[in-house]
Amino acid sequence: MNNEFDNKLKSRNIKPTAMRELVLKVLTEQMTTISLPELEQKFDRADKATLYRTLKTFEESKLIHSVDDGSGAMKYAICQDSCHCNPEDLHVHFLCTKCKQTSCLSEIPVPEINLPDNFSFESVNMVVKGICSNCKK
Amino acid sequence: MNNEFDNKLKSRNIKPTAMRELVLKVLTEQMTTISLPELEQKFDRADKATLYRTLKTFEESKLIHSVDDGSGAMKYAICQDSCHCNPEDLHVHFLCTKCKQTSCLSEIPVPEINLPDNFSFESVNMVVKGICSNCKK
DNA sequence: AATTTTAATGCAACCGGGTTGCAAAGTTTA
DNA sequence: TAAACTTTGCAACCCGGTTGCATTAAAATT
Repeated sequence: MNNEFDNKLKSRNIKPTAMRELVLKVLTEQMTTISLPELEQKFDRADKATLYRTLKTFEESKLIHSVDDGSGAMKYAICQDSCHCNPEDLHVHFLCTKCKQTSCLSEIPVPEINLPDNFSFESVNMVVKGICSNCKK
Repeated sequence: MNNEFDNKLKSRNIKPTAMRELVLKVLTEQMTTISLPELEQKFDRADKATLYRTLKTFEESKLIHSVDDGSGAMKYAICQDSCHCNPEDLHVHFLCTKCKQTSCLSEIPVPEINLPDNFSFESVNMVVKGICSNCKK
């Protein structure tokens, strides 16, 4: 096989198996973030453990990033091409309390925080809750 | 019984049972946030469901607030007297990746975010990860 | 191409935090 | 004191996440 997904996987040194291409396809077409259980439902018959490990692999390779939106299930989203998952790539996430969708606000970087003396920064998770524009209509 | 905990509970219209006073005592003495499983361990024999419901009661009464620090377990901390859990009372939380303690950075308010058009704000969760000053020594 | 080596998959089982139903015990009210 | 209501303790369950292990598939080697 030789398509955009295949190439994207290869370029990150991930072996492009059929399963991985399918998962990458779903993640790419997904407008909002998606959880492992939700991902499972996208397939007629797919193993949770395999999907779980696929997501882990993708995350390690910085193909996707994860957000803990407090819903109980970790959410995953495709990283933008320019993303290296460095502090400066971190953006705010938004959880709509109506449609329950969590989306990347990719244009909104997480504000810098001046930590107290002798605290060092590693990363940050910022999730805003409210009503999204779709649900407001 | 008639002590500070008792009074605090009464002032929030929470019936001051023995269990609730003990839990409030633990939460008050606790320097960092605490999870339900951790709270359970503070007692020789206490029922998880009771503690769970106690925390829920306290949270509804805004005696405590909860933080999802991504560790898998929700963390709870006493609210400051001045806190009404309004947006302006929200502060940043810090999870130390070394000692695994999550603490309130009560002095650091969560920065305001300019949401995209037609998004409305309800609340926000912001957790910074890094090394705390204690572990830095 | 056949064999060996390595990696990915599928299945089952498990873990841990959270949550609920329900009966027993404890409180409050009449 | 009796009736009404609340809290507690126990058990069971749910669900997301995670791991061990045998099977299958892919890659490397001969």
